[in-house]
Amino acid sequence: MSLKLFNTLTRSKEPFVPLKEKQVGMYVCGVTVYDYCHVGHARAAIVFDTMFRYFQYLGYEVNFIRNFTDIDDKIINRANDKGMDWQEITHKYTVAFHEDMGKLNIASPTEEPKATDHIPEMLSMIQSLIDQNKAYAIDGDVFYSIKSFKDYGCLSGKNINDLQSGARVEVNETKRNPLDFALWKKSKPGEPFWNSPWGAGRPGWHIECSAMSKKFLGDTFDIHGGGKDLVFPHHENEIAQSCGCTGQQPVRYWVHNGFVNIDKEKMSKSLGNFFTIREIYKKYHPEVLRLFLISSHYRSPIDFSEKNLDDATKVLTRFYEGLAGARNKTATMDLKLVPDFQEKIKNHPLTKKFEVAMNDDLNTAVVMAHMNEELKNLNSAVKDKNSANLEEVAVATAAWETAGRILGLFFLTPEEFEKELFEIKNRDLGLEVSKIEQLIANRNAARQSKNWTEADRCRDDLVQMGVLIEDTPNGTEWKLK
RNA sequence: GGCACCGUCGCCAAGUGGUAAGGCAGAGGUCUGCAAAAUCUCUAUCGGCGGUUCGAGUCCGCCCGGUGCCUCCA
Repeated sequence: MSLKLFNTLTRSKEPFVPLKEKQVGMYVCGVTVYDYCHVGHARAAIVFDTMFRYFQYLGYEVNFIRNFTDIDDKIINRANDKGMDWQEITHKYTVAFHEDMGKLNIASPTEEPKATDHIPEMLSMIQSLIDQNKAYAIDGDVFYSIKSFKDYGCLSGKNINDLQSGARVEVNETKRNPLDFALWKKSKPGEPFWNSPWGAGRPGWHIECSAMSKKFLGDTFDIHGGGKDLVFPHHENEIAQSCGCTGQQPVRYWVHNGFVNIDKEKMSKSLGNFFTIREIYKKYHPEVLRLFLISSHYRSPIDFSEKNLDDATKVLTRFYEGLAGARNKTATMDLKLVPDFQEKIKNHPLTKKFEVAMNDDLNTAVVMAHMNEELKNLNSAVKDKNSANLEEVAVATAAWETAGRILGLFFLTPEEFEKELFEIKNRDLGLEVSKIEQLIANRNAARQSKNWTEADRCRDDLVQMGVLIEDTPNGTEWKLK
């Protein structure tokens, strides 16, 4: 039983066998830093963050590279529109990226290289392609000649003839073949540029990933990831460049995540139907967004809607409440004194189910199902007055928490989560805690004197305000609806 | 036009060819002064029609419906 991953290159699930034992090299396409990230970016980040965490859990040493594209037409255009320096733009949105992703519990990759820090590496790769007659320079531009690469189209399943007959291929008179793509672009006056053997210019989009992955991971590495929309042309072109340069297939497993849709349509800038991550944070807790995005398989399209986020909020609230109860139950225990604690976690049925699901192409949706079922057991055990099974509860709790953490959940304490969730929900309601607590005190006073009519009236008032209350052995607790 | 993918309970969502996980919503029970929470029980034959097979949601064909890629895009 070992990890299987769906490889876009072969269109099948394959057992994952690393190039070097117990080590993984993975490169994931990051973002172009010219705007705030939207939910689609969040999904890609979460998918590969989860993969990263799971590899570490399996005991691999992971070299995880995620780049920033910090030079590109969109950046230059944005800078011109805003009257800002292009580097101010890239800096601003790089900072925003870290902020937004940080709240999603996205762990830091091993390296986060920037394209502009690797111009020399790109130049040498381009030169090598020219030397091998696989690229040609014309008037300051350099293009890759796709005719030089017989396998062009192998990743996306396209053939060159079909592509050429398509009406949407860009017209550019200077290219020998309409499908040839830019490795180096001559800069126009006023645009940022770097000097090169072919004149002042800037790199084409695709070459940065080839150059940086080669630098950090070598000519051939294990995994290259990104959104499905990068399969063609970006990753196709990367293969052509890297393979052309080194003669090696650069990547063993190509992994692509599906889109985030809105009303069945792809969320995208051009359609204008996107939500930025920070917009979502105004109404939903970041961890809710994460849970929502892992509740379906990473390759399936996922429909983004408030209803789905509301459902995810309910699930996560229940998870944290269950966690609070379970931790509370074993609070007096010193877990270090439990014999073979780690071993017991490892052998817990939930851990086994978790691994089976994750090994099947990272099936986080199935993991969620198992966690929901295990939560029932946990809740029952917590309620059970018999304390003989305390150790069992501690082990089950730890197993459950461990699984959740690999999916990027439970990075807050239940108390912190409750507090943050309240603040988010209260943004619209604007309720005062003191007022709520006063009403609850009134109700409890009425209950003391068995004045049920008055007690119920207080509760109705609270419900009207959007406050739900629960009478527990520890007193009356409340939360927002 | 070319190439892919998808269509499972009211909604969301899993499903190596052997008679459908889980969540939300809904119904009923336990608990509770009543509630809430928790817990228990219940609710689908898988877009349609054929075929292969002892057996198909799961493979093949056709049809209907939807999406994506072929241009920048996670």
